[in-house]
Amino acid sequence: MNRAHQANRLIADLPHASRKRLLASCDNVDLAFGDVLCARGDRIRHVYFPVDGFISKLTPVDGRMSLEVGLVGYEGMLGVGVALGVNTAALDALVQGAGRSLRIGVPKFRSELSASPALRRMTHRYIYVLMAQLSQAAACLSRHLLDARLARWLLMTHDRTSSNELRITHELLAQMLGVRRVGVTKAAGLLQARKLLRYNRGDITIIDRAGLEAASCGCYRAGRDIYERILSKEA
Amino acid sequence: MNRAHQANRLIADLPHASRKRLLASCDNVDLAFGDVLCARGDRIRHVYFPVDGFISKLTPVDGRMSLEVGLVGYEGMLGVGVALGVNTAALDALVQGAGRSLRIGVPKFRSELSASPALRRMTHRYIYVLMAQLSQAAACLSRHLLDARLARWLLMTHDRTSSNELRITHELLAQMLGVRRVGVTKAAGLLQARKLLRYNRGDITIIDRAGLEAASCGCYRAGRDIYERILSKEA
DNA sequence: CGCCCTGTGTTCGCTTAGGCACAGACGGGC
DNA sequence: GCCCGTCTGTGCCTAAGCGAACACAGGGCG
Repeated sequence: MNRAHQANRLIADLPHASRKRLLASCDNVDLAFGDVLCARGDRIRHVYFPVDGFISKLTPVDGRMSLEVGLVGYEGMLGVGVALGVNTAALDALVQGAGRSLRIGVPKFRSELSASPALRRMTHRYIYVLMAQLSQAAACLSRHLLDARLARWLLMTHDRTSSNELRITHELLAQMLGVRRVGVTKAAGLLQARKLLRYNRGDITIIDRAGLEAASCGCYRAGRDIYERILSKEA
Repeated sequence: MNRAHQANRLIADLPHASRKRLLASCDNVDLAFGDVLCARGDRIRHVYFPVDGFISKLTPVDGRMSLEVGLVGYEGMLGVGVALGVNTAALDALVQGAGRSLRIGVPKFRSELSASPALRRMTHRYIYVLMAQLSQAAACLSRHLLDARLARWLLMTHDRTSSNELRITHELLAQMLGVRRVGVTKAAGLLQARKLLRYNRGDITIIDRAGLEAASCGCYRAGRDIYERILSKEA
């Protein structure tokens, strides 16, 4: 999983003809860290299939602060609303990891959907996975301790990058996890003390991935499992 | 909203022909309090369109306890996975309010879906709403205080019943909300002291609905709003 | 070189809620 | 009327996390 991603997995798993058609309609774009691809309520203009960038899906809480409820990388897509007939974004989408992405305009994506049963099937199954992961996230956010959630976040992010180094400050992590920076500092210090990672001014290096998995809550594995079960090529 | 519900709203909003076809394929069933319609991982056998019963969707947390992440009444349906091509339940479904429901077998529902663009459209839009509500629930569960969440739960339940009286004990509420019974007792005592409701051994009477709305977190209104925006007949 | 900005570490008091134990209170069955 | 099970209220302690404030460290840049 920790290779340099060369393609979006959802697209890669399409049958040849559908894939070719879809790719022909896609542009290559670069996602820059901090880009806001859309804000809640915006009209969706493009559907994204990240390759080696990744995107946080955030929901505002009480107007002000925001909280991450999903992460989209090479394994997913952004803009599923379009496939459900709703062109309005339900969440804010913020680029967390710079990198490449495929992108397709909404009308083209719609016509690809009509043309390709395989694409419809894939998109539908991905939506199912998203719903399962959202439920999981709800439980995780409310019941699991910060250390475990931090470990989970790092693992999910690690899965979506090609390196063991993540560039992210405690402050930003705190926003993602919906806690104070101090809380992150404490939790991160704990993980570092257990020799699972090392960090230095916004530079986090994962040392012991297996250890992190053990320290994270079951939600990490559960999320991966459901994805594989529903979306693996053979399913 | 507090009338005796005579029909499922999703079905009622279908155009005549689609509605008629769908209803012809549906059975009427009675949901009894405590029925488990399906457990996570089960094969889905029927899709439900409640009329005046309602159903909790629960996700297990760490194997043991469970936590409510959704509520389905006359305004919704249970079993959307089928429309996404996945016949496996993602959540536990538990009858919280006894009452009538329409029900349709999976193969029939699939063929209705193929036959009726209006049904597809409605189902897709409902799925979009569910995703938005799940995100909301995630934020709500992790950031809002128990009083507000309790108020929200009561309001949501009230919307789905035809009476001002709910039969539910603190113990059961605690399971839904994912907290201890004592916490519910305290929060409920607070709401009662503010003259928003009255309760007596498992019998909760809502006195001041507007007051409850004020006491609840914004998630209640947000959930209603997104439903109306996406699913109202005119949209 | 010294300054400032960013990122990190620490402290203090406070609130929410969990764990546990137990005390009252109501109501149905006998 | 009495018993007993269910439902509700209370008290005590602990843990996680918030808010605010402050201290320190490194690095870029004047």
